[in-house]
Amino acid sequence: MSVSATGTLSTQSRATLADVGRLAGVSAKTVSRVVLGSTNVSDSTRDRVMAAARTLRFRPNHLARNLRHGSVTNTVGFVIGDLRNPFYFNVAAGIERELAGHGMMMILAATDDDPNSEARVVETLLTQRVRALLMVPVAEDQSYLEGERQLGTPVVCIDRPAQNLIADSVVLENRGGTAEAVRALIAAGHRRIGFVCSPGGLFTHQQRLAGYRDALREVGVTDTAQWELLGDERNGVSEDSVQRLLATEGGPTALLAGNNRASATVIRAVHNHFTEVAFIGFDDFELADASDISVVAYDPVELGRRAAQLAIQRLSEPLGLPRHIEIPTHLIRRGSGERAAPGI
Amino acid sequence: MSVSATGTLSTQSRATLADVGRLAGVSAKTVSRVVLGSTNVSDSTRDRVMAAARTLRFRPNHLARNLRHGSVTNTVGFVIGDLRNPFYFNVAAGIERELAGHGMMMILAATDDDPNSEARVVETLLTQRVRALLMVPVAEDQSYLEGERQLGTPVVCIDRPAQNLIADSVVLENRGGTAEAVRALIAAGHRRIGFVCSPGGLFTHQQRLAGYRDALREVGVTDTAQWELLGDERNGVSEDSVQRLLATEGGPTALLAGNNRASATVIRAVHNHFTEVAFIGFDDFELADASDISVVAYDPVELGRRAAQLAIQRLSEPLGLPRHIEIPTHLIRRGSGERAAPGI
DNA sequence: AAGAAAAATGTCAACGCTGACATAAACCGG
DNA sequence: CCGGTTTATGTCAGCGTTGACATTTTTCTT
Repeated sequence: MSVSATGTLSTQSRATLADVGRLAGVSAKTVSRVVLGSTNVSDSTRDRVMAAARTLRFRPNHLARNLRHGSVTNTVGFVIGDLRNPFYFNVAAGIERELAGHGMMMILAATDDDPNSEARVVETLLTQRVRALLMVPVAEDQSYLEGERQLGTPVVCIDRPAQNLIADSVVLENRGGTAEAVRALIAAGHRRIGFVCSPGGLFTHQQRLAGYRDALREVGVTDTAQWELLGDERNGVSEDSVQRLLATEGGPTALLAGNNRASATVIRAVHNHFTEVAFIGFDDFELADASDISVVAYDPVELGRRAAQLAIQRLSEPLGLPRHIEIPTHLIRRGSGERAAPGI
Repeated sequence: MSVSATGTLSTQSRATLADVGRLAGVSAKTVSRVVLGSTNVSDSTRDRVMAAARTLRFRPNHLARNLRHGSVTNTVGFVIGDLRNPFYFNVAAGIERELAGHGMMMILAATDDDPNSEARVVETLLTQRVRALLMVPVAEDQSYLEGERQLGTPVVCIDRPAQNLIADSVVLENRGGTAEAVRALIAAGHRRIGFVCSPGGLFTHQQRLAGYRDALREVGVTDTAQWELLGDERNGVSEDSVQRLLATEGGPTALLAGNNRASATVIRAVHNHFTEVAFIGFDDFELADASDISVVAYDPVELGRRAAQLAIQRLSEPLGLPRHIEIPTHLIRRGSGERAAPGI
């Protein structure tokens, strides 16, 4: 082990292949062979080298190794909007799982849902030479990744598709999910059904809204605008506005929330004001089962896993048409969505 | 830009400083100067270089840069037990935030709460040359990190202290937190107070149990064992056992949960069996406010942030006594913990 | 036991980058 | 317009590793 530049021994530097070789009386290359598990090393040499490596606490330097091998790492970048959203971290859990099975690791980076910071964050990841890029797009354009894609870096978009970029994607069965929920409310006798959605990605928002309208149209209800409570880009929907909607003459007898933020708002509005209304949320949440809340659920971990799988497949097969996976949703009936409409 | 080894143009390789220099008619070193923002470059050269870099989509190779600079990266490893536990993820969010402010990134690795995989996961991170290591220890011994610490890699333990290793740590105010909760239950007239805790780290478990006993001892209640429901290493506490405890002659009139898993079990037990009992949980959760559940809460994001701060401080000041930070907890009164004891 | 094949080990260069140092070009006062 | 200073640019080596290739040592063959 070499001595630090200052000449003191207080801070020692890390052992290299050469250091180990020196101690074991062999060349760095032979140590490399031992570390890599080559068979062309005599047993006695191997033993000596391994002993020396242990003594010096040798740890191979992946930076150097990766540089030597064309600067491909075994890390994958995951660009997330808001880290505190439980949806994303379950996705991250799935990604981590899948990657770990392939000996890869995940670098997490957050954009804080700021479209302007997306490119910068992605750039930082790319200078780290991540092997693939998984992302929840927040900007309105991902064309800046086109060059990178051509260089062979798989890009997989999560929850919403990429815009102006050919990329694989994994999204939820948004439209079918809300449609199923609305049909359940219809089956419970409701016709005046409200849709509450805080913004959370234009794409999911629109898809879910479309599913809601689909199902109501099936029973001849087309003028749904009066029951739609859609938050704008910046702010979510307030408890008050939910209250007002419910109190309106001819207001909804049932509510469907378009995402977990909207669910929380509705639940609080209903709870804090002792209102009784049929309700189905989108996104399952902790302890939902203990609250009788019916939800449109799906497996976020599976979503992450599939995304990671797509990326890994792309590594070995960089060309080919983009794949789009839809993760199924299903309605979990816990009571709140089964309350019959008044007068039934 | 150079052509790939196969001689085809279909897969092009990444541009290097030399490639950019060739196009701009300068040396690689001058390109490097431009990229690093050196002032000693003439304006005309800078313009030409930047144009060339843009043309070739040049992106500096951090692997090479870091290798050159002694193999120190700007990534920090975070070793987590179970990624799906929202507690950890909020911590991760805090870490990410703090690191981003210092231009660093986080690599997430999970041990799946398996003590045997901890060292392996840590090892993998270290070969990546992470700048610092943040971890939720799950193994019973972290002495294997001693050598790394001496090499100057900051190690910060989260939620529980390291064992057999001198390392900084950030933990919760566990003992004081449960004590405060129990005192609140006592104030509501309870004396027979139960403690339910699924295992979740020996350390936190014991600290919280101690706080519970502390507070009861203050009012002369010492024989608490009959009301303690402690899950073993492997399995949590079941709803049934909570039910049985409550149904016991002389059983508790109030319950305190020792962590979020135990909270969930108690909430389900109480909910599913229509039992009325005063209850306080440890760890806040989504929509707890909409459920009237009183909890001992704290700021997990802050916990992560402080941990990252510690690591960053250690980088510039590697020696010195280890620091131990305790994140305060506070009781949030929402109703469930304020129910008076029967007969009051 | 000599020659050939196989096994073990070594030498060297390069991956992309940037400090240390060297050189070249521009500028400046007298 | 010369020595000297500043500014701009270039050369080189080396970070730690490992392929390609070379060399040495051992083993096998006849």
